[in-house]
Amino acid sequence: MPSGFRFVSRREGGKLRDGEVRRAPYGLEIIESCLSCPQREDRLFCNLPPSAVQGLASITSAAAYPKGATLFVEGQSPRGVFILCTGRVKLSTSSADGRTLILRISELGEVLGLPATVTGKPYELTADVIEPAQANFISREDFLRFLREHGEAALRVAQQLGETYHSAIAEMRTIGLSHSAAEKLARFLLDLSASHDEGKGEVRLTLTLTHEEIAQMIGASRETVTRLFADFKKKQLLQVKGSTLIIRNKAGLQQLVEA
Amino acid sequence: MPSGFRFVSRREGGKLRDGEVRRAPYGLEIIESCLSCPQREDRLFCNLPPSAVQGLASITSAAAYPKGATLFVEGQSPRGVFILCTGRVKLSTSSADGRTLILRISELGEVLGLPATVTGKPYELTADVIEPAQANFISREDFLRFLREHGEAALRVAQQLGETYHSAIAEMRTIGLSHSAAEKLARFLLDLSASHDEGKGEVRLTLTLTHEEIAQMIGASRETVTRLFADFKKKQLLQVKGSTLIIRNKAGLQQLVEA
DNA sequence: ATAGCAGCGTGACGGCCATCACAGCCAGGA
DNA sequence: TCCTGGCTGTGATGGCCGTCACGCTGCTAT
Repeated sequence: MPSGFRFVSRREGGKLRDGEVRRAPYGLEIIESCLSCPQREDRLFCNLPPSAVQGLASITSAAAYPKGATLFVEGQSPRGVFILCTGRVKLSTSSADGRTLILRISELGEVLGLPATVTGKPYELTADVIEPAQANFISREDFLRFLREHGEAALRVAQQLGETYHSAIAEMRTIGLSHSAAEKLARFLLDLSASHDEGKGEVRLTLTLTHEEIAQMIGASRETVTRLFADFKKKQLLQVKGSTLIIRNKAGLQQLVEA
Repeated sequence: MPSGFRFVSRREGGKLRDGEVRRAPYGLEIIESCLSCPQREDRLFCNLPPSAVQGLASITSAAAYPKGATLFVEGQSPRGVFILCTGRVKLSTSSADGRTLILRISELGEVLGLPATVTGKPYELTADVIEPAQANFISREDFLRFLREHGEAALRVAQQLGETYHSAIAEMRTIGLSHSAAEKLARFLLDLSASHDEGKGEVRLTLTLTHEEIAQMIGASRETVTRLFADFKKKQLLQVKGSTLIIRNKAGLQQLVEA
């Protein structure tokens, strides 16, 4: 059961910061940069026949969202999907008493609201913008019609859903299969370092999440995360400089997970 | 990382019990009863054009699996999907140290292995038969070809995936958003009673899971589950007769969750 | 019968971690 | 400039629950 409804228009919410310009909605330049992406074949709508891409463009509307804006709220009936062009969006669910569980942080190219839009069930998560974002919106009716007309796109959608499911399972594993909070944090950091892949035994990554948010991702309290970071630093496992995190001893973290 | 691989043929594993007869594989009678299901419109392949159903039947092979058999193991590369006709299958993931997390118990009509088969990534879960099952198998290549040829089926698949995702999120909520084990168990029981829906303030349902399995579903220890059941009985919240569970005070459970 | 096993019930103990409380710290705004 | 608010660091405390250990039941197989 959703923890209470807030109505959020996608034109409202959050404040613009100095120097930020809200792009005109319904502009085509964003659509272009987001729908045609030859560099990444696994993106949702790439390598579709030109006619399909054209069809997509005609039902897509672009908009910009400032930090703090909310794309949709868990429990709302699905209005459609958002294709994220720039920025980052936090996907979370929360309980009646205010506890929050963050499922993932969406990055460039992901399609938000897909499961709810396809099934017709309410959005199961809340999508909050944490870094100024541009996104293409497609209404549910348009989107479903498009999928019915373009079977190959439906298959792509199925694949994307499968991957989303996959990452949800991964998240479940870190939360559900750990004995200790230390193990959860280690798992979390290793997952991060896997995506920001590299070589040797040292990984650099920029961590723009607060301790509170990390806590909500691994199902722990904010203080515990703070203490664990201190602990990991003391054990030479990692190092923090501003928002840059350096994993010094990846094997050490892995040991924590397997212990 | 999977917890080690066991190779499991779908013809092996488990023992037949007295009076059990293993059906001939590749029989058509099972397919019939499972693919054509006018009573439930939301099943995966119902209400498809006859040509599509025919195509499905031609690539489907049926088989029976005894209790204890394993359909697939987490980490295996996907061979295809299993459409469950009868019986029940446990979907779980486990960690290197032997801890197990059960995600769901699949019932009649569900399609197992769908996300992995569609995406091509390894099975993310292990599927164990806990009640003698009959299932139709479709190999990955056949299945993908079928989806490419039948766009409307691909859309159905997307919907099913969306629902699977939905229930995964629900599971995450019960595990991740609870303060106490009591809350988790209450959430679990309420979810159960929601599916076995009814009227007034009393729900009857048959619970064929062991305390151990329930523990693995809610992320707790077996002893804690035992103690909590005793506790709930003492508080007049529920009542157990053999494998029948009666929820006496649904509101009381909901209070536990919202506390 | 009887052994063996799977599942349940229960006590004792101890550690982890959520919670509360408060203190610095930094950035941004009045 | 100071103040305010969000973020981080840290101590004290207490309770929940995981773990170990053991006994009990009932069922099956030999």
